[in-house]
This record gives sequence, structure tokens and C-alpha cells, in this order.
Amino acid sequence: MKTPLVELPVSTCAGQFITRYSKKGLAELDFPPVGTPRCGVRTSQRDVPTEVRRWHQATVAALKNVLAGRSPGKFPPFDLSSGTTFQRKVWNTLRKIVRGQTKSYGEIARAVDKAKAVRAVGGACGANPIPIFVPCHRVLAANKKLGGFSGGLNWKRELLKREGVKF
DNA sequence: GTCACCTTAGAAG
DNA sequence: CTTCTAAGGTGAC
Repeated sequence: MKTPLVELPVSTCAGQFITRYSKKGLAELDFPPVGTPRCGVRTSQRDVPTEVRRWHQATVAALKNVLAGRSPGKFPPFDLSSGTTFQRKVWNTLRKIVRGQTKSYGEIARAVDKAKAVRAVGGACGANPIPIFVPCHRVLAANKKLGGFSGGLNWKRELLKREGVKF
């Protein structure tokens, strides 16, 4: 059984992101469909619980800060219950990577005591429900190559650039 | 069961 | 240098 999620859009100049909340916190974040960046689209939040609105406020602020190349500030609580134990371990490790810093898939693998599971780490990154906040984009291949990215390599490059990472 | 995936170290040519 | 291989977790088929 799965708790239905409350879905709310986040309109930024980079496009309209989609966020989804469970009863525990932010559960998913999607990149904008494609193009058509529109600023300042207003959305009805009539049926949204007060608590979720508060989280959403934090989400919007954090997202805009990141897109502006600043530190995110406050995050809403995350609900990563959808992942497996291994994935949550990986995501938890990713969150420790500070802004402007990068790690390799191998380093993440070692950090979760599965030195040889580098490819599994890649899989976990791809399964990451909350990109940007759980910084899967800060994970590069061993020789500082870009590697891949489900949401589109352009986003990975863009996010890193906005954090001041050169490569 | 098999395959493909955001990988990587190492061995061989 | 390039190419090939094996190894790990997980979901799709």
C-alpha cells in the first residue's frame, strides 16, 4: 500500500518543477518537462494541508537558492521510504557532499561498505526520487568524467556549474 | 532466468 | 594509448 502524494508545482525561471509530498515530507522532485520556462505561475493550494504548505515553502526557497547558485538554506523533511536499504544508505551519503564538492561513484561505494558495488551506486543515483536536494549530480566518474544522468546530462552540467564546480 | 544501467580497476594488445 | 572483462544491486521483461 502506498500513501497518495500531494503534488505541487514549483515555477522557476528554469521551468516548472514538480514536487510531491507524503505525510512524512518531501518524497519526490521532478525536473521541468521541457522548455517553456515561465516565471511566477500561481497555483491553487486550497486542499493542501498546512504542514505540507510549510514544507513546500521551504522547498521553493531552497530550490530557488540552488538555481541562483547560493546555498539552499533550509530543507523540508525528506521521505525516502520508497527506497531500499542500500539506496537509502547511498542517498544519505550523497547528502553529506557539501556544495561545490564532488565525489566519484567508487567513493560512495566505499562509504557504504560495498567497494565493488560502484554500478549499484549508479543505479541508486538514478533511482533518487529527489534530485538536486539529494545531490546525485555531485557524483562524477572516477577520472572526473561526467558519467551519466537520468534527468539529462545538461542538468547535471548546469547544476555543477551553478555550484562553481569546474571540470 | 536474463538484460541493461548515472562504473571502475586491472589485464591484455 | 585502446579494448575487454568481471563484478554488485535492482527493476523490467
